[in-house]
Amino acid sequence: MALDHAILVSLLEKPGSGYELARRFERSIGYFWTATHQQIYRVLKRMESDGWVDVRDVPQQGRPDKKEYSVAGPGRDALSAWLHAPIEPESVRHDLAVKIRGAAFDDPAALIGEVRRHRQAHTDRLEHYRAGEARDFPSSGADGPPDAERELQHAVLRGGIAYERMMIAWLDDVLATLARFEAGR
Amino acid sequence: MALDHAILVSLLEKPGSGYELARRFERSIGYFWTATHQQIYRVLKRMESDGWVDVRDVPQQGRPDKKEYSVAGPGRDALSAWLHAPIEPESVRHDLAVKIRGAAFDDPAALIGEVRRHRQAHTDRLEHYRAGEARDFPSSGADGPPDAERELQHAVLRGGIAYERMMIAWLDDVLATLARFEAGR
DNA sequence: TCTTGCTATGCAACGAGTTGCATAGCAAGC
DNA sequence: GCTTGCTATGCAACTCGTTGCATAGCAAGA
Repeated sequence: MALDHAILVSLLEKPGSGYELARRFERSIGYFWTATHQQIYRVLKRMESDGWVDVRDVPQQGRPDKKEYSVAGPGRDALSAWLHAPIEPESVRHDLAVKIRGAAFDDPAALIGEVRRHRQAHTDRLEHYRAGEARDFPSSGADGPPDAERELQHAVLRGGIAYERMMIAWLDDVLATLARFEAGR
Repeated sequence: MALDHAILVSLLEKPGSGYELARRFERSIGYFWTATHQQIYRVLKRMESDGWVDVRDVPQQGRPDKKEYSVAGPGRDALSAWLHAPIEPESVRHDLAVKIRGAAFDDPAALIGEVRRHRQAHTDRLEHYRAGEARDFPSSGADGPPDAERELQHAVLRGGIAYERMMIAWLDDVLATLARFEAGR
């Protein structure tokens, strides 16, 4: 049930509407957590009725009004409790790995295109992350007091970058393995 | 709905009962896909009624009888169709990343223990993978004709190893970032 | 005016995944 | 005889996540 907590963190970083949260989940938060607008609206409604968040109607010009959510006391407490409780290392689910093992019983060569597509997607994401890093974290050295929020956001982004690099290298490894079959025939 | 396909792949590698599949999902398959015995039994029942798998009652000595499942023609066709269809790069969900960003609004220092725990879990997994690699893939050089099933299993395992190594390095990075806050106070 | 497109919120239905519980065979040890 | 523990299968209830659809405000351009 960490979607609740992901939303609370995002609202602490900056209050916003369900729609805006959905945008963020396509961008920065989405690097490590995905959610559709449906999920977000549902959770926001539940958290509102539980008193975890406050709502404020915000009239806008040139576009429909929105409801801006911000974290209330009980929501902060709930988040704090979760932050202090241990969680289990996440379970991984890689469709592509299933495909790779399955390809042995079908047509390994047919996998090459698919792996290349995934490699491209990860390359794109890596570039996207690196552009974001250059934009949002330009100074790598010591300049002023350490800002926890900023430093930790950067650390998470570095994790995303490391993940994409690892994936690209691994997919190259897979492609090399597949090429060996081609050569061996 | 890739659990279906993960089960089909596992049954192609070796027929077995729901219980045995659940064991495998705690081991090799579980490196990249998790499932409880409940899910597995439910899916097996559905696939049986759809004619994707065949069942065989196997009496055993010293333990309860089991139902051994193996892949039937339609199941193989369904798997093949899935293997040839493109899939989207998987969406990631990292609870720990949510915690790290959330810690900025709570107590960053309280995160250290949790990050260390996760680091340990990944170290353990890495060792487990490497032991499995040494056991199941002892020969790295060319010895005989390339065996697709074996080579692709090895490639997936190398992916798991690369993932754990990346995670350990990243968690060290996070710990170093947290240590800077401590030093900065 | 009409369509397209983005912002903004939401319902309903379904499918996937989790948790708690229940049953049963058999072995081993107290 | 009783408990503990592993093998083996399964139901029921619930929560989480996905998909399709619906509504509505407003801007811009054909």
